[in-house]
Amino acid sequence: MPPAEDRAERAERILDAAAELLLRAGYRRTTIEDVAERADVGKGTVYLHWKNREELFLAVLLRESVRSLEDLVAALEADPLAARLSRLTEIQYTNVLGRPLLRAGYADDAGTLGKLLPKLHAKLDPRHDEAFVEYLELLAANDLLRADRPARELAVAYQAVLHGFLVGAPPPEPALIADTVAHAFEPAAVSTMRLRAIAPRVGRLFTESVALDRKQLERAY
Amino acid sequence: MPPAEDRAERAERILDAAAELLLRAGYRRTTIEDVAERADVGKGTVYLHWKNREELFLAVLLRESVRSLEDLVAALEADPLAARLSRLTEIQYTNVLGRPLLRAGYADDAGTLGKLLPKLHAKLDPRHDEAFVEYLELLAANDLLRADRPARELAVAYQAVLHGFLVGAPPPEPALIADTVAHAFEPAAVSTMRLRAIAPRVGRLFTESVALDRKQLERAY
DNA sequence: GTTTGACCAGATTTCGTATTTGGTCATACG
DNA sequence: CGTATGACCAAATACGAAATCTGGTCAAAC
Repeated sequence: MPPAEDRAERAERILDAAAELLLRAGYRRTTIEDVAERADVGKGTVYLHWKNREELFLAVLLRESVRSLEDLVAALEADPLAARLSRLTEIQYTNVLGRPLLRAGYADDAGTLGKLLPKLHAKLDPRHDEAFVEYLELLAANDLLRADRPARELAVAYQAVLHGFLVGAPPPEPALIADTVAHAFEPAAVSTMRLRAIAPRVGRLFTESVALDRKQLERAY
Repeated sequence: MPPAEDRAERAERILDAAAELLLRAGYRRTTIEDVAERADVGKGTVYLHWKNREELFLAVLLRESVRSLEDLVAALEADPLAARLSRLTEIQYTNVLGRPLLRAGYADDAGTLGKLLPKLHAKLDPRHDEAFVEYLELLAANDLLRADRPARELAVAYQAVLHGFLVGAPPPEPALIADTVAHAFEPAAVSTMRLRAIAPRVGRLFTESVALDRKQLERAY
């Protein structure tokens, strides 16, 4: 009934409910009716926003991913030195560890996400990977990354490192991955000046990457 | 009936059969009878060697692990420079990738190993981890490892990196992990002389570590 | 003394039934 | 009229009892 404005609010409420239940009971055991009840809407209303169950829960994860990248961009604006690979990694690592749903996604926690996992990766990876490689190339062009290997190759190694740290139980300290990444992928000397110079562009890069995701989310609103 | 000599041979045959079936059908679907038939012995005979199903299959993995470490020690004897962390990692990484059962173990392939996985880690990790930390400390004492962090901490980071590479699909090139490890954990300059000096001790270290495993295996022979 | 396979209790699978649930849409409502 | 809803249905899932299989033992065979 309330016009466009409250529609988004309702969508958020449904996503909140879905997120809460997803985390507590897992994908397999969370029904649309549970979600609808918790969000205080009828079951049919959920389908006014998403075309099926899978899309709804993917939206939950997409929103979480968007939020985490928004945090990252904010950190980047607050401190240009966060554009440095090791620092950015530490921020994002901490960020993901603090968001159980994302952590489940990265750590392949099938218990929580069940059959969502494959679909999720199919939906998110390609674009973010691309943006990440661009980021690495930007770093490389400014002597802020090892130059003796192509960025795309370093990206593969980097993903392996990140993944390895995220699945660790208990996850190692953020400082340890920052340190490891610094040594593994950064040149001996990192120019603070150049870092400051590229920080805005890095911020924009991630902002653009996240814009696509956000647009996809808003389709439901 | 044939005396002690052929007992070991029979045990090997049973382990061969179990390994083959484990790889083809997975732990859950491989029965003791299948194994016995394939090894051409009666079911009861299997229990003359191992006290239950789980022990049998753990022995399969233990043998595989022993073999891989034997390969490593051999490589170390053939080339002292293999004592270097990055080189040793490359060798062992390649080795593991070439042994599907170990690969399944490291990559937490529950489809193949099923409920064996937790038991396996409980059985193997502690000792090997200990030996590995000793190895790192030996490196550190000879300026062959970064000295700005305790070896035990570097070990955590190292395991994360190794794990990350092993679960990658497809697994990255061995050269890439060697390179990553070299930058992440080795000092800027690695002395070939010192490497040659410690290589025998490194070999001995791993030999001793594997001796315990082998002894445990021989109990069944 | 060694090996074996028949044997059995307990675990696992099967398969038909009962229940639940994703998704639709005619109706109610504002 | 346009929006929200929950009764409704087919399909999926959960359940449970019966049938089958399997780990482990041990008396008999060798």
